[in-house]
Amino acid sequence: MGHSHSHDHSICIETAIAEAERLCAERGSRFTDLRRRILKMIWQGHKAVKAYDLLDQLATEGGSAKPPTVYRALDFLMEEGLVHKIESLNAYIGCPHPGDNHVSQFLICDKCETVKELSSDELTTAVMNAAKQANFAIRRQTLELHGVCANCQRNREAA
Amino acid sequence: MGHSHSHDHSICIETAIAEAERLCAERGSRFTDLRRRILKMIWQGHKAVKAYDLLDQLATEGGSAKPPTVYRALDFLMEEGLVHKIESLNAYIGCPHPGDNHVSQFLICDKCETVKELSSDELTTAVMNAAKQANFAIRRQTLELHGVCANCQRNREAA
DNA sequence: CTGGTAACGTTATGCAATAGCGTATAAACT
DNA sequence: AGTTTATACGCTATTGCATAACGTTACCAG
Repeated sequence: MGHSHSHDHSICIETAIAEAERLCAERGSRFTDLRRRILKMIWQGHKAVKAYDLLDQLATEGGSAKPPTVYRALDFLMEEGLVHKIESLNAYIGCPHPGDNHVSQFLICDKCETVKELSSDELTTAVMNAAKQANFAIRRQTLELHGVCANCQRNREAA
Repeated sequence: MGHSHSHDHSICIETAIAEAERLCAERGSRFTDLRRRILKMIWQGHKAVKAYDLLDQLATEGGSAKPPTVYRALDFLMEEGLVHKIESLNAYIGCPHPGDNHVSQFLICDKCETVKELSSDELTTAVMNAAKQANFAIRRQTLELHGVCANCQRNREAA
């Protein structure tokens, strides 16, 4: 039922928080309580989370957060490479391997909404070659592949 | 000296409109005056155009268009493959070769804002391979490369 | 000319993101 | 300790992007 990989997700969360802690300490960035809470919320699952959902969650937890609060935290987390923005969804996803210098490429299942971060050397190379051929100096790339993941293809009851 | 390729852009516009005319006729789709005007506006240059800029332009031309008017026209143009949306900019660009079945890959210059549509077989193949490897069935891809185009690199006076 | 369908207009609203400014707090220096 | 400085966070408000819901017009088919 419900979720696919069936793994102990609490480990994902813990790892992500621990890594964030470590990296921020290393860089002298301040991993405040708000930022930690928001990163945790984003890691509640492997789906991309919307800014206003974070707002609602914060509201539930008692506080009275306004949009700028959330967006500032997201900006911080993105600068530190701890989360990525999925442009085609206006939503945010935790980065599973922050610290590594890497580009962001995503497989986004339109059925279960799971977002998986890729690292395909072939794909990265192809991007670089395409840019090189046009003498184009890449600074940032948005590579988001939408479709149906392996799990949802198997469980095709849910049309 | 603003623009780069220095080409007779009126030809681009005319070609785009003519192609649109032809395709819609072929398909029995109605290429109305509004849709034509909006497609023309989008083709005013090789930059991506924002929905509300189109609104403003329509207002200037006398009419009193509201957002849905513009978005419906954009939806139509996208369905017909005449324009593409650049997700990372929330903006729209004319397709230089509608009719061809093709995926959309873009080089977006962050200096002059020119958007160039790519068709790199190597890149397309790499995308397909990456998906295949994950047993992922692609339906749609967003591939947007931001950086500095060849022209802007040459004219680096403008930091 | 009547009925249907698609296009367009109008009003209103919801979600996404930023502006601008004030306050609190932590670190860094005397 | 006390002062300075930088950063984080909060608030009010506004702008930008997009769609819902419904009414009206234009056009085509019978």
